Amino acid sequence: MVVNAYLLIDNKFMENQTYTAKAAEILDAAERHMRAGGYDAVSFRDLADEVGIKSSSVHYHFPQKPDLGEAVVRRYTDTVLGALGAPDDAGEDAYARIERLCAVYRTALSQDGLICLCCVLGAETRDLPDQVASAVNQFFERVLAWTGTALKNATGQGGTPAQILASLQGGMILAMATKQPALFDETVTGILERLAG
Amino acid sequence: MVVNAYLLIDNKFMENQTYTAKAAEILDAAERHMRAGGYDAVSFRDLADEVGIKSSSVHYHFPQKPDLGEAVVRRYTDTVLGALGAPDDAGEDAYARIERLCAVYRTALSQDGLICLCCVLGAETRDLPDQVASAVNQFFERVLAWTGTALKNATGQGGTPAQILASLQGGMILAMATKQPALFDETVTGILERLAG
DNA sequence: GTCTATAATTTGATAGAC
DNA sequence: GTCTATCAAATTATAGAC
Repeated sequence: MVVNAYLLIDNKFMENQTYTAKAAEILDAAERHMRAGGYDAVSFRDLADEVGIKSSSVHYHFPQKPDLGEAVVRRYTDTVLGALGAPDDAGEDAYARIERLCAVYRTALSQDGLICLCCVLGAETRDLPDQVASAVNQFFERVLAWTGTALKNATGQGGTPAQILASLQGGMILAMATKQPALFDETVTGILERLAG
Repeated sequence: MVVNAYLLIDNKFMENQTYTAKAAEILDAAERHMRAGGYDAVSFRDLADEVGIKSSSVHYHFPQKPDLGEAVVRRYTDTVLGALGAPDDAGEDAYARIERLCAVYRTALSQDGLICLCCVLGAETRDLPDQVASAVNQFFERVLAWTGTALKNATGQGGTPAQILASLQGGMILAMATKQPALFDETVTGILERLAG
């Protein structure tokens, strides 16, 4: 079985990498572990057990660990940007768009109980294989670009894309580390209040 | 050689854990690795090599890895709170205090090229040994409390302690992951602008 | 406090059969 | 695509000598 997905990004269609069902299962498990404990929290044997194959078979799908890491980050990036949708829809104002950005992050936190993948990996960027660090970098560049476009013609003093994204990422860490999800909501409230002006 | 340190916290003197010079060296190396790549980026052998002893000798100073992790976090917490100083000095206003908070974070980033320890560990809280996760939690509780006190009688709409801390933590991740230190400065600018009103 | 020696486990990775 | 078998390396940890 093959899963295909298309996402509209930067005014052109980008075809997602196509994965077999088993490869997608592996990516799911790997993403879960990475979002919980970082890049080193993923082991081929654990993944193999979770998806019901042997670790050598995981190497068939993803030859080296950096390949797996990069694939997880790229798929995650496409998923997030897909969930964000168009940043320049005519029928929306900046407030509605940023509200959606916050909601996407909020959902990830409350639904999975896990924080943003690139928040975890971004924090350990210095020790990541170049392949993976580069993919994480691209995640942020793309989400920053999305936010920049979304803010066009914003009325209030909403802040810059970096300021908004930083609040979201930091809010997640605070919520996770203190076990107080309300602290994330508090940062979202701040973002939206400033945007409303 | 023995290093002693006293810090004024929560209106009472708290004596720092006392470490021999070698134990302090180990903690230095461990902190560096953790801030670069997280808890798993620390290995007893690497630490031993760096401080010029054998890995079994590291176990003499810190029996188990969680003991080492907890010690690193506690010492880091005391250092940061020591650098922050009193949050209720009469001769200062809220702006000056929060400016100092931002400067402490900024210095860590530019001086060591490493982000906040509890930013990295906080992101992987879910997979940390309880001992370590608890120490990280206490770091945030204490810095949040410091910020709350520092903001007393603030004039502008500076935001809550959680909003300010989230911006700082997230700004660090953004700066590190995109290799653009300016993005951290941008978040600091936002924090201080809002505080100035 | 530091060492040697070693155990026990985990991990990333490969060769080759089916 | 998945398996068995295996390897080399790394890791946490302990026992006991100096």
